[in-house]
Amino acid sequence: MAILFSNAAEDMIRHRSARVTTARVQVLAALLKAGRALTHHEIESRLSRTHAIDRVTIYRVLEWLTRQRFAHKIPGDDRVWRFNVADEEHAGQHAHFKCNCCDRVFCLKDTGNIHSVKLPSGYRAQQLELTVKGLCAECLPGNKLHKLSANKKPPCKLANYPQALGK
Amino acid sequence: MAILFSNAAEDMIRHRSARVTTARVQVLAALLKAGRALTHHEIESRLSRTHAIDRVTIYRVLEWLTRQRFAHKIPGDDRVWRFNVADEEHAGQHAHFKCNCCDRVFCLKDTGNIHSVKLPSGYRAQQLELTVKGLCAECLPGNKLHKLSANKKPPCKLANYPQALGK
DNA sequence: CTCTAAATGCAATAGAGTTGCATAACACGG
DNA sequence: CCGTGTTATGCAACTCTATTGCATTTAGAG
Repeated sequence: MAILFSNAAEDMIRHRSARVTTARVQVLAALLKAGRALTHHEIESRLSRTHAIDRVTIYRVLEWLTRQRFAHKIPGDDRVWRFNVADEEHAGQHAHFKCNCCDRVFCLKDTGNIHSVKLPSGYRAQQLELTVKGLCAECLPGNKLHKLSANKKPPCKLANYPQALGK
Repeated sequence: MAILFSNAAEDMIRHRSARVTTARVQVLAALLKAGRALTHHEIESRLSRTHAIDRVTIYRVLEWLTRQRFAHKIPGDDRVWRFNVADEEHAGQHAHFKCNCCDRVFCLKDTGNIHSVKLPSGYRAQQLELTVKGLCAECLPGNKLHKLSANKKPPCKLANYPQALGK
């Protein structure tokens, strides 16, 4: 299972004819496996079980992956970068969903036409960043997925604010 | 001139029947006068000329203004909060423009229908944050406004990258 | 196998933002 | 106009994410 992501990561890096190092492979594999945006901290703790890699190296690898367009960097409202595997088709137009409850960030595929925003004259748009905040399927009460599984961040910080959860 | 903004700020705070302090009045006045989103640092340096206020107090006043809905807090890609005078009509739907060159942030009025973004089933949207990045009227070359005026941040960090400026 | 450029690990640093606590001041009642 | 209690402020110390400098290690080409 996990080995498959490592292989995929290794291939991706090798095809870019870049140096294949364990740090690069493992960080990229972690992102591929996660399927959602991860913080530096999340990556570090995931790798610590099997391949302990220095904090700074992880920062540098993430920066490298971003420059190579293997990943993209998402600014958050908690001053923490999150990194997601880059999606070729949505280059320059990123839409993300951040759960107000568990803080996890997901990429949104169907972004609609957010290009409809009009700029004042003389302004030129180059990139778009859209963040939708709300409640994810696991945190929305009444949803059968509402049990948090292993790699989730408990407890729900909104648990004490029923109003915020729509009750 | 500046005194007008102070008066306006004072009125706004007094009408909320909250304690009118110089820190609150001056910070709010600075935001009103700026007409764009300011960082904590920008506010601090503006006030230092006339009314020196402690860093921490400014942080606390900004937090208070945000809670009172006098201002709203904009997350940036440089891990720095920016604060803008709150706009009643666009509550919960914020669109901002950030210049890649001078780093200034402006509120966008015409947000189009960015609600068109579709969420996966089981997800609930609560707030939207849209940031358009690009070049503002003063940084876009060929524009007659291209001379940076006094309160701008020189030099343009993109000056050495003609490609980024669209040349 | 050897060599060199590139990547890594460690320590120190930077910078935004936060917290604890003693002091100051706003506004209210007399 | 003056005392009084609640609230805001100033200062110092601290937290946390992220960055930088430098010596050491390593990937991969020859």
